[in-house]
Order: sequence, then C-alpha cells, then structure tokens
Amino acid sequence: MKLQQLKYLCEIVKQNLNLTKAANALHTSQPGVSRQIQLLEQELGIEIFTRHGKRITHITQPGAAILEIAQKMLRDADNLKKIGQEFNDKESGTLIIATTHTQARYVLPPTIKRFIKRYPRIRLSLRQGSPTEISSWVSSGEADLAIATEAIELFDELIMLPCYEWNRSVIVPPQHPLLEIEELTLEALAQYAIVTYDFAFTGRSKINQAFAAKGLKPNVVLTALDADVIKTYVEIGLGVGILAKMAFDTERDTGLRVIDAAHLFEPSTTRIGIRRDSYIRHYIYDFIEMFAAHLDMDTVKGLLENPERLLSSVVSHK
Amino acid sequence: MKLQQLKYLCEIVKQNLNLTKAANALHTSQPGVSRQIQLLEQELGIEIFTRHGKRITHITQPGAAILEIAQKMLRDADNLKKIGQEFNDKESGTLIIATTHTQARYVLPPTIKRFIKRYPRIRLSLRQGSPTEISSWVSSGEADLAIATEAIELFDELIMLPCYEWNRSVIVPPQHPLLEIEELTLEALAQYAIVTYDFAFTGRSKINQAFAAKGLKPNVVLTALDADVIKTYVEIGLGVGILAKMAFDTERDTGLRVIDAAHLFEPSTTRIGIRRDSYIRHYIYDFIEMFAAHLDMDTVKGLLENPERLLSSVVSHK
DNA sequence: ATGACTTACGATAAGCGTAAAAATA
DNA sequence: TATTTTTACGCTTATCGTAAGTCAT
Repeated sequence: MKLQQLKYLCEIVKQNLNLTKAANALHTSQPGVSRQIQLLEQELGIEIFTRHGKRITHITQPGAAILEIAQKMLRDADNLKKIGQEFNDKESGTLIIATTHTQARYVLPPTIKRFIKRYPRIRLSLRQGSPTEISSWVSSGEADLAIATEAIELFDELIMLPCYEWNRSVIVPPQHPLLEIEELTLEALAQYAIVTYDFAFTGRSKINQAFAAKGLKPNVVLTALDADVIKTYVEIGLGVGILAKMAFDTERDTGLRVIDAAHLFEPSTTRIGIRRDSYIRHYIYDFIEMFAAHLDMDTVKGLLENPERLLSSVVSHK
Repeated sequence: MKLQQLKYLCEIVKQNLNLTKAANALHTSQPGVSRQIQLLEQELGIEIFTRHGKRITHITQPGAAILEIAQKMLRDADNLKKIGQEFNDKESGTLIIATTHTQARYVLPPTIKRFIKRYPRIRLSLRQGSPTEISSWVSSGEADLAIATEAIELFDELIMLPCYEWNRSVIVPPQHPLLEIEELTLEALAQYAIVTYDFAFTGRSKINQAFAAKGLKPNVVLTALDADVIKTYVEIGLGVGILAKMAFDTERDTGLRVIDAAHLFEPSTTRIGIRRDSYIRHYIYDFIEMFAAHLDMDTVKGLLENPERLLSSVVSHK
C-alpha cells in the first residue's frame, strides 16, 4: 500500500469518480492512476468502485470506509510536511483563512495588517465564502482557519474557539422617523420594511428569534449576503437595515444614521474554527492570538486537546 | 514520503534506536533502512535523529513530533487492511485480548467458549499481563482489547467501556475464628495477617482505601499477582485472603472457606479498553456483547464517537 | 577490536507515459 | 461516434541486498 495510491483514490472521488480528470489534476497519466487503483483494490482484496463495464459509477460501501481513512492519512502526511517546514523556517509558510464578508471587510483588516508586518514571508490568503463553505474548506484542509459566526458548529472535526461577542445596529436614512424614538423597540422596527442578512449568515437566526419571541413578523424585503448590499438599499430608501454593529463605519457611511440595537437581540459569538487533528504552526497560533488576545498558544493547545472545556467557556459567554 | 519509511522509523524507535535490530525485525538489510531514513529526513528537511559520528543516540524534538504522527498513520494503514479483511470474510481474522490473571482464569472462559464456537475461524489469542502492560499493548495496537479493572484509565487514546461491578470475598482455612463472627468487619479482619493482591492489580487500591478510612493498618504479609497464589498461602495458614469474589470456586476450592466481604469495600468496575481510532471488526463487537450484554454494537459505536457520555455512565455505577 | 551506521554498486522490480484496444452512452 | 477506462510495452527510476568503508565504544 502506498500513500500515492491513497492520494489517487481521494482525487478520483473529489473529481466525481472521473479518472481522467483526476489524472489531470494529479499531473499524471490516466493509465497510471487506473493501474494504481487496481493494485490498491487487489492488495486490500476489495472493489473500491463499482464499474459498469469500463465506467466507474459508484463507490462501494467498503470503498467509502477506506476513503475516509485514506483522507485522514493524507492529512497526516501533510502534517508531517508542515512539521518539517516549521522547524526549518518558522517565519515562512502559508496561511489560508476562510471567512465571511463581514469579517473580511470590517473585522480582520487590523489583525491582518499586524500579521503581515510581523511575518512578511508568510504567504497569506483570504478565501471568502458562506459559513458552510468556510467550514467545509477547513474541514477538508483546503484552508487553515475558519472565522465566522454561524454554522460552524456543525462539523465535529472542527474545534470552535470563541473570539468575541457582538450585536446588531439598525441603520436608517437621515431624517427617518425611527431616529426620533427614545428607545428603539422590536415593535417599532417591525413597522418598517427590513433589509438584513441572508439566513445562512452572520447571526441571522438570532434576529428571527428575537422577533418570533415577541410574536412579531418582520417584513423582510431583502436578504443580502453582505453588509454593503444592505447599506446600499437602505440608502435608496427600500427599508431599514439590521446589520452587525462593526459593519457600520461612522466616517465612511455618511449617508446613513445608526441606532444601537444591542438590547433587542441576543449577542452572537464570532469564532475561529480549526481542524482538531491538524498540525498548527507557530505563526498560526500567533495569528489567533492577534485576533483574540485571550487565545494564546497554551490556551488553544489546551482546547484542542480537551474540546469539552469549550462547552463551559461558550456557556459563560451567553 | 512513503509509508515504508515511516514503518522503518517506528521500528527503529521501538528497538531503542538500534538500526541493526530494526532491520532484522523488518526482515530487510541495514543499509536499506539507513538509506530510507536519510531520504525521509532529506524530504522533510529535518534531522529526525541526533547522531554522534555514526551512532544514533537520541531522537530530536521535531523527530518526536514526526514519530507520533507516523505511528498514527501506520495504525490507519492497518485499519485499511482490516477493512479489507472485514469485507472479504467476516468470519475469519484475529482477536488479541490483553487481560489479567483474574479475568483470564475466572471470568473470561465462558465468553471465550461461546466466541470460538460462534467464530471457529477467528484466531483468538490471550495475552496476560499487568494492567499497565495491557493498556500499553492496546494503546500501541499490539492487542485489540484490554480487559481489566484498574489503571486503564490512564491512557487517553483508550476508551473504557464499563462491563460489570464486583466486590471481594475473604477466604480462610476451615475452622478459622473469623467463620464464627456474625458479620465480618474490617476491624476483625485487621487482627489477622492478610494475603492479597499486588498494588497494581485488581482493585487493590479499594482495599487500602477501606482500611485507611477507618484508621486501620492491615498487616499485609504477602502481595500476590494472582488469586491462585493467594489461595495457596491461605491454605497453608499464612493468613486470611482478600480476593475478587469471582475468583473463588466453591466446587474446586474445597480446602478453603469463603466469607462475603461486599459490604466492606467499594465495588470495582471491570472495563473493556479499546483504542479510540481503531477499525473494529464485526466479530469484535460481538465479543464485547458476549462479555457484557449491555454493550451492543450501537452502544459501543456511540461511546467511541462521544467518549464524554462515558462519564455519566461510569458515575452511575458508583 | 568489535559493534554500528554509511557509502558504493550491480541486479531486480516498480512506476510512468505513449499508444492501442475495449466498452459504454 | 465520442468519451472513458483498461491493456500493452518500452523506458526510466527507485529499491534492495551484498560488500566495503568509516566511525565510535
């Protein structure tokens, strides 16, 4: 059994059981891939794929079990290489951060500025996506860290490190009636058309919960994937916006007025997601600490080894 | 990077950094092993071993990190092979049980009898050792299951499945004064020389605790590794014995008298220990269920995935 | 001087890529 | 017929084992 065979196997699955595409992705020849898979099947004494004549159609039940372990082994092989790099040159390497629009645009910039100054030789890249995509990237090893607010608790190979709590603001055009009210209420909000996040994003469910708890049905006229779209439509008068507090920039967003709404909704917690069994290089610990000062290396290491402890720390945030 | 290189690496460490012995154990030549390790070090860009001239003396810090992952990968490779066997022939394979004298001699026989009748083509082997040895065998993959009472909670890659509770009996020669007492007490026991288990074994600590709690200092004149030695010395009048209840056989041990002592000591729980990340073949689940009827396949799978749940079930046993 | 690892080298075997064949859709 | 996988074959490369060399204890 060879690691390369396992790599071939994983790539074939990744390419939807298309051997030709897998061979291309692996920069090698189809016959070679075909052959190695046959050898692997022969050695394990199992048909990993079901074939209709000469066409691969499905993965078999044992094949799926084998795939899972193979993926794990390849991740471990990557970890070995990372250890090598780590001890060779602690200042160089790559860091791939998967995150959402809100984080990338409004939260991460200062941290990233500090990081690239401290580690100029690290190739840093940001990958933007939905919370679900983000999680799956980290889960599959395509990214090192996920930074988001929702839907990252679903993957249980990810450890979620709570970073900070935040809440919402309401934004309205200048001279909007809501600006006259003494204290903003959900009832008042519900009288206007609302522009806010899409369901999968940025604590949207907390917004729904708050209205539902009071028996209110908010009139949501637009669900956007990011705060900039929300702002745009609030500016043209489509409705009032509900967005993350940190997504409002007093200096830049001069065409809008902001009303704090922290008393109306449950706070949300932004978390860093990280694979449980990945080898974490020194500068990654450093990045995490730059982003959330309480998450120093020892703390993170402790949480990675004893994920149960997370429960208590998360609860204490609520 | 090749799996074989990792295998070489692990074997060298296992053989106390002796390359020659490792090569012999691997049925290959020293130069081959030497070369492959060099290639691995070169590929990872790391010195795995420190050498004094041409002699390997220590493993380096990164080397230790690499070793750990390498071992994990090799275990996964074994799991792949096991999956192959599992789907080829569910009725054949091997099962290595690491256990203590008490279990092997007094508890396991009926279960094993049933098992070999049900699975005549499984090569079953028992390996007897101290609780610590047992745990390390399972931990390293040399054995599939550990069955014992103590000291197996220490390895955190092992999941411990509670099987049954038991307590002690006191054994004495015929016509011993203790047989006349209405209800046995620790105070009464403490007046006689005591023969019992060695510290590492079979709930010995529970015995110490019970005496200590009453401020008694038992006069332990012999600590044995197994119940048969205890019986022998009780028979020749060295003292009274304290041993696991199930280790007394009314039919066979005719030269001794037994007094129940379950009210004097905290009960102990016998557990099955199993590696968290091992692939568990069908017949192993079956064996576990034969040994402890409440541990059916679904239950065990659940516990392996969510070890936290064990805590509650263990607590409820106390 | 013995034990232990590394280097050198020839034989064997494994893997790769091109070309051709087979089989599905 | 076009796409995809398998088989065939020659070439390159890597691996293994023996033998010789080098370095500590």
